[in-house]
Amino acid sequence: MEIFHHNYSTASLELSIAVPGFSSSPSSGESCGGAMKELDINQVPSPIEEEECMEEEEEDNDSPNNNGIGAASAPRKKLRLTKEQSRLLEQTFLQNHTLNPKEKDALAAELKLKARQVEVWFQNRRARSKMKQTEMECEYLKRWFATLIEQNRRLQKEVEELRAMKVAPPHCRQPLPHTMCPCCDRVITTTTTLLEKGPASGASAATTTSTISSAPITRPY
DNA sequence: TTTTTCGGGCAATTTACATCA
DNA sequence: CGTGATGTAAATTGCCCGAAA
Repeated sequence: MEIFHHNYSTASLELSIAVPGFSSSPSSGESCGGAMKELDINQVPSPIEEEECMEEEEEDNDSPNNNGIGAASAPRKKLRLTKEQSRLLEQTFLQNHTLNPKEKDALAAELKLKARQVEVWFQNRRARSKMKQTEMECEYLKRWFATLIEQNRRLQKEVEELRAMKVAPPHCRQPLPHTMCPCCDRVITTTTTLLEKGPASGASAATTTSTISSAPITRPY
């Protein structure tokens, strides 16, 4: 079920059914900075600039018993990206959601990181992006559901009114408000028609038909 | 044409760290 | 100030798929 496969470079949202009950927590991941201090614990505790510390750390990463990816035996220490590294990664991600090996190596060299670390960052970034998109779709479907509930309530009310009137003349028939189809972004025009089946069955003869117009409507996000 | 190998992507998970009550 | 709960993001694991040999 890989709905989003290889579509990260497109700006449009592919509508898929999000998992219901997906509680969205305020994610600071998209900003890649958030409220967290940019305090790099991999750096030596000194008032040196971040970049200088990262260079020092990079030297560590190249040593056999380092803290980087693939380090053996030694308890793994977590890399903390500097603001500048995060900024450049984010900027690159916005241009392209995947990197080919050349681009990856070049970016890694520029950031003084390992190619694997750049690769992992992009994987996690894609995952965060997808999660955010799923949350947005979930919110959209919730709103869509609410409009359907409301429309259903109106229709029920109208049915009751029609039943009370028995049969309404054609000029009394009013077009109902339309809603949007979540699948194709088109307006669903709902009209109510009375089937004249005779005096006895008139009370239960109201049917509703829906047609989808060709006018696309933009999503609420 | 079929099989094998390899590289890359993804989902799920773990882990390290920061923050807050 | 120390501590546990919680959130975030880096990193790991294992699986799948497509391309090349």
